[in-house]
Amino acid sequence: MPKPDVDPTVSLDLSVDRSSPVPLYFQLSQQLEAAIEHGNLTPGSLLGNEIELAARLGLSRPTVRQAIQSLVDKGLLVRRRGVGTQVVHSQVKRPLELSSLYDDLEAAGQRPATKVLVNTVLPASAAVAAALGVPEGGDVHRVERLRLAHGEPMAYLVNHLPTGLLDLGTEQLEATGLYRLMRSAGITLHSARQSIGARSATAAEAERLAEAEGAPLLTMQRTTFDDTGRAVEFGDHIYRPTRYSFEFQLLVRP
Amino acid sequence: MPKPDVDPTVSLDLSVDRSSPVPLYFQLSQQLEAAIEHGNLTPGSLLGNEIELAARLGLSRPTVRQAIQSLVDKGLLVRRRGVGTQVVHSQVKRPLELSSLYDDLEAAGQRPATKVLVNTVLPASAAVAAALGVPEGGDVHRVERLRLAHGEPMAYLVNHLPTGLLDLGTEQLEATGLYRLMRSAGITLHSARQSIGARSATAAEAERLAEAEGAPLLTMQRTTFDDTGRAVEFGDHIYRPTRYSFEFQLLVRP
DNA sequence: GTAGTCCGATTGTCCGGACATACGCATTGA
DNA sequence: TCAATGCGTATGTCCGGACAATCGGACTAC
Repeated sequence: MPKPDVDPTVSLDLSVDRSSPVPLYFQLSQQLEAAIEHGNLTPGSLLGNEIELAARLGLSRPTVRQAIQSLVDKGLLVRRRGVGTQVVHSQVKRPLELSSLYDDLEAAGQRPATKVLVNTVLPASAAVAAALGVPEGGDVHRVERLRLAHGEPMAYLVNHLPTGLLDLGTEQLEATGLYRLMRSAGITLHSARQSIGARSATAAEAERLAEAEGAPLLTMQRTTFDDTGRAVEFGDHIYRPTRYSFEFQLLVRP
Repeated sequence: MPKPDVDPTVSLDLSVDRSSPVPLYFQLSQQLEAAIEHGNLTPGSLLGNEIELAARLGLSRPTVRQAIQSLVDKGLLVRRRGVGTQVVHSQVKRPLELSSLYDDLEAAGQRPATKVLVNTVLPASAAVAAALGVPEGGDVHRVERLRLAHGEPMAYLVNHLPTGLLDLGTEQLEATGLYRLMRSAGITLHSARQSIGARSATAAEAERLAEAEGAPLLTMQRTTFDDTGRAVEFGDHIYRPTRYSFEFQLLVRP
């Protein structure tokens, strides 16, 4: 007598298209992720063993494992040797990516706007030169922007970039975020070093952000590197804490 | 005539111990990571192809790939199809893990101290109940701690935990961090949801942290989940921004 | 001289199998 | 009654091979 079927993936209508250029493991991981997202795979449920899943889909076990592993890395699944793979009791949304404020606001349904206050080239100060790894006094771009949401000022952004990487049109800067511009210029972002702190607003800062002098501000400094290790951007940002806070999810790596 | 040898890994004295219980791919990735750390593999240098490396070590290509992949995930290496694998021009230290303030301070050479102000069990407020996923009014632990470094107050930490997970001895809380206690109680931390902001200090907060009333404070709220998805901790922390800021590195996931 | 094409090199994907290891549970033993 | 043992099951590790996709440079054609 066959044991009762409790594998939730059998009722999931999983399938792969071998003629597609999309890798098989990726097709599978996307379908599993969608099933988790839509509640077809309920949190806590066991996934049924890899061997059988591979056989049912006509895939090899390494391919199935690769699909599952990618979801484990995303924090959606947990594997236990001798037990099985089960869906994490979610709460997981997105595990913190290198996001631009512009994209964040847009995704949140706030309509972001940007006002470019300064867009020029000038000699690098000592701090900027050190952060970007360029000679002090050498030319760098300097961009100062005011970011608004629903017409209200939300952040004041100062960025320095090495020259020669991309053209910074003021119109483009007002239409989208800096990261999107860099990506479309062929720069592949790799990592960033961030520092988040707080301090009181100076008189000038207070006026720009429509806050009172001495009001608490949220500060963020960030240096971004591309995959060759070059620093491609150094940002010094201040945010109004009543309007913005940093929200993110992070995973414990085992 | 053989082509000139430019593979930097040949002079690296890599070797694996097949009698060790440590997985082969892990042995290899650790040796490569150490070589990068010590400068024996210079940033930007190409790694020589996987096939040859596998042959030289007496390993299969999948095993070598697994080792390399783990370092790619850490941000230390970059792969390019048709080109090779090269060492990232570093700056990478650690890609943001779920760290406790206590461990951070200890690692930074500051000698952390903890003063437990409150350690009790009480009915959950609505906010705490919602964060922990327990019924409102049910029992929860409440811990209030003052964290000091070099005798100076640095942060004020309020934590709520479900009852029944672990015993919270005041002595233990003063000797180490909360996360270390949870891990040693057999709880496997999985993910956390964080929110970082800023606001002005109330009179009571100012006194506890030796700041002026209205001084800017850095705030962090965090809910931590174990691998079954249960919320195991809810923290509401305030930091003195003149003494502490959040520093971390993050990777762009491709 | 310039643009397009071909080709070698290298990683990306996938397969089918083998054995090791750890967990949970039932059985056995004191 | 309770602890120790054994067993089934699932994931973890590893192998050797095969073909595809892409990059960069050399070569060729215009």
